[in-house]
Amino acid sequence: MTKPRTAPATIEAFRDRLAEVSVDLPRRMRQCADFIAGNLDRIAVSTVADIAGGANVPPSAVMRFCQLLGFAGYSDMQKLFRDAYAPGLPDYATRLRNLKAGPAGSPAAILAEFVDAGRMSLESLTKTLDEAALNAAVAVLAGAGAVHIVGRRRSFPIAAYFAYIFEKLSVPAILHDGVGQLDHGHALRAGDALIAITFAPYAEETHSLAQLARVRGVPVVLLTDRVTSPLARGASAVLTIAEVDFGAFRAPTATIAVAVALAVAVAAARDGGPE
Amino acid sequence: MTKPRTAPATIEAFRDRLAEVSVDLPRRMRQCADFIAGNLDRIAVSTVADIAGGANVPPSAVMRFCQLLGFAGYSDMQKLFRDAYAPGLPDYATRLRNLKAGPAGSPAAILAEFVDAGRMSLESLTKTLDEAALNAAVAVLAGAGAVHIVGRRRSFPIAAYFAYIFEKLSVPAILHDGVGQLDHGHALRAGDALIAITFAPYAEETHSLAQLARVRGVPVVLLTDRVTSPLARGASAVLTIAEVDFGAFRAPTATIAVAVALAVAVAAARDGGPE
DNA sequence: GCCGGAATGGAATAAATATTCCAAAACGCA
DNA sequence: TGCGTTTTGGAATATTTATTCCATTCCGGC
Repeated sequence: MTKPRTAPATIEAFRDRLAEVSVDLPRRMRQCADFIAGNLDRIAVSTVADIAGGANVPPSAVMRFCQLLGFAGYSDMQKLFRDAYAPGLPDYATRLRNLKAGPAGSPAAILAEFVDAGRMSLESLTKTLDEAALNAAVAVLAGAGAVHIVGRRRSFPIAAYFAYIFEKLSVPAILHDGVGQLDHGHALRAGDALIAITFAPYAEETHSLAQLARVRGVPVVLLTDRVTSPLARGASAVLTIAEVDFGAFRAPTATIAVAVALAVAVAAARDGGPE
Repeated sequence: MTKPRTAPATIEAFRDRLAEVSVDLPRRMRQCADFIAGNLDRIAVSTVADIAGGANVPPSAVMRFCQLLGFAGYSDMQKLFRDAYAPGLPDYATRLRNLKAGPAGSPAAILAEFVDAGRMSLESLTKTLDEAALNAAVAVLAGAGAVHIVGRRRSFPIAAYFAYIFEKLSVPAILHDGVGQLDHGHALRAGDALIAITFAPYAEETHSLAQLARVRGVPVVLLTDRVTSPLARGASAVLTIAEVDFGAFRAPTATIAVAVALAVAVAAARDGGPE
């Protein structure tokens, strides 16, 4: 295991070495690898203590890790990043402008647009989301037996994400994914609740399941784009989420944030004190 | 001339102060001013000796100059530039620690945290994403017959989202969702490409499909959280996406942005001129 | 050319930071 | 469970880097 490696000479080589070395590492070394991998840009301006703090390891672990990568020590590694330090990236706004200014239609320029759209969506979310509706939604879901989730097409990834987090948080959840055209409508039972996610153009299946829920007295929490959504009437809580689009595309950035926050709040409420 | 000035708090203010102070200076101080003005960007990664060397003055002259600008010393001045480059990190860590210590907050507070984490993820994305890897990914996918997509658990929503956008954009795409434990491994054919999405803890099914792809000579584009990911070796393009987490939770905000940008760029490249 | 105050260089010191080392803990294995 | 090996944390040390201080030089006015 003792490889008298020579140190990477470029950032690219550094990334490669990091990947290569990371296949099998003890706990602390892995923490170092993970943190460093995610914070390459900060190495040039950080001290050993900064890195160690970020990775939650003692400084000596960071030193060991540097040596494991082939450097003489931290300073040696930092030198690589300081030399390569080209702050064409002063602050976020400028960086973004530079990216967008690149060759029109280049992947990086497109990405910059979506990043920007996402950031705007998140910003407007905190301003526009109805806090009372959010609280109501949490209350409904915290008091429910099982949580049902429905969302199709564009909303399906969100529905799937809900299902994943609820599962992680040990909240009983059923994803109505429509596999095999099986409806599972009868799985909706008194005492349960339904999260319906639908964005224009509104999927029919979501609509019909929500109606079924209403008939059965199962409360519906709705995530949608407009208050005028066809499902809004009769829902126990309506969370309207406006996503900023880029061209014809609208990434569900803000919706994801609402989903995870809602799920975590619900799980906390259920643990804390079930109403 | 002795002005008990307060130090500039922003880079902008620093520039102003520099100009203001420069109207009338002794020889050595002028040298410092000139060199620093022309090398603002290197201050964050330079030592006093570096600056002094560059300006052809002794270190003590640089110290004096820093104080003349209103800073306590060189370190104080450097801090301004380092903070401007790597904003936010310590503050965020502190906030998180506070939250973990305290009781679960209100739903709106939780949402605010996730919104914040999402914004930070997006910002860091513009800094850390490897543009060359992004271009490589687009090239691989644009040249492919069909695009296969695999992602499980936490990555499944992303995979589903990819499938949705590709469908919208008329790019032939197959989502390997594992329904009924059917593998569809044989659907991977020469000339196709695979998008594998995997985040720690890495799902086994994703791993095995990626390996199968490699065996068949099908190029793999990997979206993952760390270069240390087990699949990184052997992939044609690795896009590492560091998501800022909040508590134990990590919303795929930045990943969504990469997904939509990648899909749009691929669709554009296929329309424009298929290789 | 002499005087006083500002400016300067460099040596001395202080502070921060990196690095090593070793005893203790954790781990894998028989 | 006991034994050898690896990993770990932290205290001790080395090194680098910032900062101060003061003797010397420079410069303008008399």
